[in-house]
Amino acid sequence: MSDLFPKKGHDHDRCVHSALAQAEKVCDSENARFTDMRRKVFTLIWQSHKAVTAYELLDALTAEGQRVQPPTVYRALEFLTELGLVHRIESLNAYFGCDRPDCEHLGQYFICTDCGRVAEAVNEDMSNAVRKAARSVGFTIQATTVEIKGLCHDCATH
Amino acid sequence: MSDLFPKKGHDHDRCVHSALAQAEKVCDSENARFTDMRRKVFTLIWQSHKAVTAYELLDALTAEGQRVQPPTVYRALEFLTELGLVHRIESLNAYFGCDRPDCEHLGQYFICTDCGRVAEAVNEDMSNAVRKAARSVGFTIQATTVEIKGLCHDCATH
DNA sequence: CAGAAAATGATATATTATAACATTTCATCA
DNA sequence: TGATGAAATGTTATAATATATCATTTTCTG
Ligand SMILES: [Zn+2]
Ligand SMILES: [Zn+2]
Ligand SMILES: [Zn+2]
Ligand SMILES: [Zn+2]
Repeated sequence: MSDLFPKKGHDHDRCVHSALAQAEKVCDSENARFTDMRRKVFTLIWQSHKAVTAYELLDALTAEGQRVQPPTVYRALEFLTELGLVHRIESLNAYFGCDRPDCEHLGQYFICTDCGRVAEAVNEDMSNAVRKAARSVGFTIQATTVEIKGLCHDCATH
Repeated sequence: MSDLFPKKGHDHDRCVHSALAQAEKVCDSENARFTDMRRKVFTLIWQSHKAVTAYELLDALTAEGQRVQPPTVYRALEFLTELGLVHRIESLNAYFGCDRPDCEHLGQYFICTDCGRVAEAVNEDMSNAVRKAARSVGFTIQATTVEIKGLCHDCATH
C-alpha cells in the first residue's frame, strides 16, 4: 500500500518551496503574473496539507497585517485555479494546492474526515472509468469532480 | 449508446408520480413521516430533471402562497437526503431527486452545462475504480462525490 | 513618457446555510 | 379520550460563502 498522504513529520518546508518553484515556472510559461498577493495566497494554501477556505485565507492575510477584502482573495483564487495551481474542493468550499500543475489531469481528492488532510490522486483507472461511462451515454466531459471522504490510513489505524 | 437523460417531451407527470410512490414506500419502511412540507419539497424537486437550490424551493413555496423560511426548506432537504430520496450536488449547491432510493448506491452525476439537466448514473465501473483506488492507498471510504460536467447528447448534437 | 491593460482596493450586496428558541402536530398509552 | 413527550415546523437572527461595481494603482507596451 502506497500512502498518498504525506508522512507525518516530513519536511514540509520543502513542499512549500517546491510548490512555489513550480508555480513560478507555470506562471512564467503562461505569461501570467505571479504577483505578491497571488504568491501570498498560494503560500498560505501550502502551509498545510488541508483544504483552506477563502475566509481562512482572508483571516490569515489580515493577521499578517494586510487589510484585505473578500474580492482580493477570490481573485487570487480564481487566478490560481484557472492556472491549475490550486484546485477547488467542491464539497468543502475550500482550496487545495496542486502537486503537478505542469500537466493536465483529471484529479481525484481523498479527504480525511478525521485529520482534515487532503490528497490528490491522478488515477487513470478512475479517470478512464469516468471517461468510458461518459462515452457510453454520449456525454461530452468538460470538467469532473471526484471527491472521496473517509479515513486516511493514519487515522484509520491510530 | 443508451441515453441516461430522459427523452425530451416524455411524460414527466409519470416521473413525478412514480417518484412520489417510491418515496412513500421508503418513508413507510423507515418509519419516517412523509409530511406535507417534505412532500411539497420533494415534488418541487421532481418538477424538473434539473438540480434545484434551496432558495429556488423557498421561492416556489412562497409562490404557492406558503410563508416559508430557510430553515424549513433546509430541514426538509436534510430529511430527504438522509433517507436517500434526494441527493445533493456539491458543485451546484443544489438538490436532485433520486431514481432508486430503495437501494444503497454510490451515484455519479452527469450535469449538462447547456440545458442544466442532471442524470444520475450508478455505474459499477466508476464505483469499483473509486473503491479500488481507495483500497490501494489504505483509505476507508465514507462518502463519494462524483460529478461530471459537460454536454448531454442532445445538447452536443443540436 | 503617454496610454492601455491588468491588478488591486473599496464598498456594497447577493447567495447559501445554520443557531436558537417558540409553537404546533402527532403518536402513544394511561 | 386526553395527558404527555417527541417530532416537526415556525420565527427571528445571524453566520458563511461569493460576487458586482466602480475607483485607484501598478505594470506593460509603444
Ligand atoms: Zn508537506
Ligand atoms: Zn486522517
Ligand atoms: Zn421526467
Ligand atoms: Zn443538455
